[in-house]
Amino acid sequence: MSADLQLTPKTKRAAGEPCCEPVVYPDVERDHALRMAEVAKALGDPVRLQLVDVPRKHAGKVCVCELVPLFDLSQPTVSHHLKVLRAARIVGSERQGLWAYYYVIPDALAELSAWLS
Amino acid sequence: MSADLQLTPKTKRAAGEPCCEPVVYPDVERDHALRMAEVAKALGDPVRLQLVDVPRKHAGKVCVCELVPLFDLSQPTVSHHLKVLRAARIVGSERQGLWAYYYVIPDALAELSAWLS
DNA sequence: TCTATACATTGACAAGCGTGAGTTCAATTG
DNA sequence: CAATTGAACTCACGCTTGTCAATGTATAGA
Repeated sequence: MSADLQLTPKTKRAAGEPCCEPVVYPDVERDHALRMAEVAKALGDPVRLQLVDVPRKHAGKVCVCELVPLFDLSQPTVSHHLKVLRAARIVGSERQGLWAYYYVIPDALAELSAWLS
Repeated sequence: MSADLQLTPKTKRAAGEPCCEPVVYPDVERDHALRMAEVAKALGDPVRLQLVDVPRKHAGKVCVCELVPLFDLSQPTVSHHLKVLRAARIVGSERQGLWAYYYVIPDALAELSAWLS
């Protein structure tokens, strides 16, 4: 899958020559990296990470009004973070009358999780 | 560990009363969330994710000069991304003469990985 | 119908991020 | 020593992000 790297001591390149044999990077990885980085970026905020953690722990749908008091943040700010998570397709939402319920999309974290382990 | 959520239909709160029973969020989670978000944030860029991927795949140290040609970026920019990864304590570096070798710090991704799975 | 409530959106602002150009520093090589 | 090279740093530039206040929208309940 990946080329073997020469980790032997290097020598200064002769003028015009590349310093090292560049590692060939498979294009497949780029698409994966794009998607995984998208997920990681959305999780790259403590608030959003916890916003995902709650419905994950409860394995179900959680009302926004239950999420807001968990943080020392205004309701619009929490709503904004939820929107970011929705845009990254990590959570989904479902409206029931006045209330909005959020849930973690199954397998949304699977790819990143697999790469990390 | 976590309180049971009332997912039964809600009613509008009476004036002055909270809408929902706020979920108690353990303080322990906050420290974890901070650290995991720090790691996720650093991985939240396709370039950095691949910068971590290469030494991970090769299970060893990789020279910067081998990393730069993988991306359509200037050397200083790649160096900047590596600095971000260093600041997040995901990678470490080691200088050998002219060349700098980067490696993934063992267990740096373990906590996030465990939470994701 | 009318008001209060739950949630989303908009607008604004400071702070942070990604990038390149240019520069600095250390070390190899002649 | 002098020239060259790999890598990091500094600075500056737009773009993005996190936050709140204010506003919008739809619905529950009286």
